[in-house]
Amino acid sequence: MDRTEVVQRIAKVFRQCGYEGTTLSLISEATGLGRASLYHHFPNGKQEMAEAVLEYAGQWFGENILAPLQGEGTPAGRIAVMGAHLSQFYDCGRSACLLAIFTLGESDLLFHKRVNQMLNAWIDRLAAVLMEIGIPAKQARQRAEDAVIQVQGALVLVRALDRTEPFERTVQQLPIRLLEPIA
Amino acid sequence: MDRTEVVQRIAKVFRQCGYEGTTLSLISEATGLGRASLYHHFPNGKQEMAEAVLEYAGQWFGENILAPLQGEGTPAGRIAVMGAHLSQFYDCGRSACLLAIFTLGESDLLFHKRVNQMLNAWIDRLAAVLMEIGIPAKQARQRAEDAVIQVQGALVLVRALDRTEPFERTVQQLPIRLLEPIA
DNA sequence: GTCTATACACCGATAGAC
DNA sequence: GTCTATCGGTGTATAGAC
Repeated sequence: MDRTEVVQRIAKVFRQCGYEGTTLSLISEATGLGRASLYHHFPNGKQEMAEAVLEYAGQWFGENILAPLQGEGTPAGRIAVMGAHLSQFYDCGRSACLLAIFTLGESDLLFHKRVNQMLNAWIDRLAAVLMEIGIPAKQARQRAEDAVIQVQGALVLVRALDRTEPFERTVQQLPIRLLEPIA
Repeated sequence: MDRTEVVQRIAKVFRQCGYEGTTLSLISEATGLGRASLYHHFPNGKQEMAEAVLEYAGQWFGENILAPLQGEGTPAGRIAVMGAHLSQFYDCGRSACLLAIFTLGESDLLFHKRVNQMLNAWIDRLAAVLMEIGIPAKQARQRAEDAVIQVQGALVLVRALDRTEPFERTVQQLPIRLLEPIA
């Protein structure tokens, strides 16, 4: 089991339990690694594990969300690709978003800046796509924020209602809502 | 300081730190009550405090959100009243929602059913308003879910970006988005 | 790298005096 | 009701053998 697999398993725990709810015992169980092994791989302990998870998420995000958005294809197509990747990453909405989770408690103090930058990068890139098709900067920014709002809100709703439809519907409607003609 | 004031202060801690991140030390500090006093008022400890907070939130919610929605006035007016109360309750988006927080970790196991019911009650009531003005049941339900999604997502964005505008804009547009003619 | 053992702080919770 | 004192358990983190 390589480091990527370990980090993915740790990420799963953080996403289920939040930062404070995640204990080394849970991580040990999820990875099959003993405490000492965990400290061998992450000398700075829990905080470094969370940082590794955030870095992994950031990398995934760059490759599967940001890159497709600035890649080739029509704007609608690029946004649809983003949606497909989101749906996979968040398991149709069943898995929480680290960025939302880490805005709470101690983790907010530790990772606020990083979370802020990652969300802003997403919004900026989305807005850039909208400006490509002639939407003024200010409205593009608002629509991009709305899209991220809808994704984040849908994640909350899915977990609370035990139904994935709200997330699937939200993702499916992203291209329409983002690209509809300005009123 | 009466019980309501105590519960409100405890709620503030839970909303900032989440369930697992909230410790009796933090609660003691926030309320000015010692550990023993806290256990006098809440014999079942932390879990009972969280239950009291949820019950308080449910009561506030019934009076300030659900009641206005089924009260008098135009649908647009009632939704606007809801928005004003939301904005107050969530401090323009700066304070997290307990229902979103309690979908994580141990608190999800403890409170899932309650959270589920409270969110569903909100959605049901919103949908009822939309059906009043002739929107078909299925679409009314979807729009109601969308509204809750937008509120929850905006709360995440405000905390992550340190800007209240996304929440304020979201709340302001709720009446328009909910009541716009069906396409 | 992984193991066992352990240090030390803090957790939630309780007991008993007042 | 609130205080002090304290319990058992678990948290994170470390040391040292292998």
